[in-house]
Amino acid sequence: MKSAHGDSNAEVCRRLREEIVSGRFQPNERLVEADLAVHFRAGRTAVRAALATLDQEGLIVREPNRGARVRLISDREALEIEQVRNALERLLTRAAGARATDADVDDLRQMVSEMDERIREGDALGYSELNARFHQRIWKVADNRMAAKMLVTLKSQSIRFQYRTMLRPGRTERSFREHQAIVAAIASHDEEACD
Amino acid sequence: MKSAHGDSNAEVCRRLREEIVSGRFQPNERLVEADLAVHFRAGRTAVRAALATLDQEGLIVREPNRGARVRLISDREALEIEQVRNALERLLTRAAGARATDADVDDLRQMVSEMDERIREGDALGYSELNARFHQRIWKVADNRMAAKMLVTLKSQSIRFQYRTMLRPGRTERSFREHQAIVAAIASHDEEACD
DNA sequence: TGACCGAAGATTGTCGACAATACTAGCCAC
DNA sequence: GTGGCTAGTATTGTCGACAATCTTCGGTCA
Repeated sequence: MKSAHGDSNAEVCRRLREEIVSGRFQPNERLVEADLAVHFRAGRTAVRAALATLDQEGLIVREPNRGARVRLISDREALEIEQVRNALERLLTRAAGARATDADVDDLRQMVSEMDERIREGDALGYSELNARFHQRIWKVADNRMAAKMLVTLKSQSIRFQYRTMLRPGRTERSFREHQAIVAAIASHDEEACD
Repeated sequence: MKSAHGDSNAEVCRRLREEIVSGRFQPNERLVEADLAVHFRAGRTAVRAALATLDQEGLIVREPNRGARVRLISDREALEIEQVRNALERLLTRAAGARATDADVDDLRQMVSEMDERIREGDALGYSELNARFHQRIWKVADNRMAAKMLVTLKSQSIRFQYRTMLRPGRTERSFREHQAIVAAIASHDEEACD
């Protein structure tokens, strides 16, 4: 039994990622291995492995002999990420359309109407939770793990920009209409899909 | 001066990736850290870092305390990869269509006709080299580094399957027509693009 | 015979120490 | 005062050793 540390490696990686994505580490802030080691109560080896992983995920930047910093994503990169994300979402929507059963479509419709309710009640938290489940359901139906995994990575990279778009007026209404369009596209089993 | 090792880390990673992609390591073959260390004349630390990188790239699989093996890509995964690759290529073709100058289009046309020549001469090597340059040119015009990087990774994952499709009869002719269609789509600056 | 158990060997995971490199501050010549 | 040099500090990169874990092989017992 060793629940005390479990898999120290993955654990440190997860926690560090979470703190970066949630904004507890500012962009361009230096990430000193020794400091992180004491912060996470882990060895420098584990921290180092986590940094390597997060580097490949694009959350941080590492320069040889100069350490790691949390990556500052430029507007241009954010746009690129958004385009890729969009392309993959379309792919998954098309795939879901080709494979969805009537029950799947019913569930999705149900979710959309529930999301509408949440919006009217002003329950933003419940809405975003449902939104996540909605997309995960589509991913499950589409059944393309590669694309789903890539989307998760992309999402973590662009999360800071989502605050901007999230707060934009009319965002929720537009989002609602988009969701309806997605479900319609899937239900029609056709090759059309908006974002 | 230290050209002897340069950056041992990235170097080992490149070499190991090359040997996996080129098939010198069979699928499912165990990759023992100590053996690789002597093979590449590098420390186990560097090998370990390289394995972590290649794991995230999807070229190998690592099980805790059980080492790394070169990943066997199932037919299903190959299909998923192909779908994602296709979606990203479409994205880049669309982007290239929106940004391409007349000179770009001329160059691409030139490349296609040269590729046609190579095929007729039976110069498969020259053809595939031109093919690579053709796609890189499109990527450069499309100017989406994120998507381009992802495509490189995907390509290295699916390279072994390309042998199959490469040898399929009629492959080159179909490929030629596809390339013509791509250039036509880019030239028309329109939203249509085949693979 | 065949399943179960334990010791030995092989391999990975982690730690501490040291080397290599980048950054900082202070000194000196001009 | 300023530019450049040097010593000192901070941080990363690498190595070797050891612990933890898995695998294999041989023996024991029903």
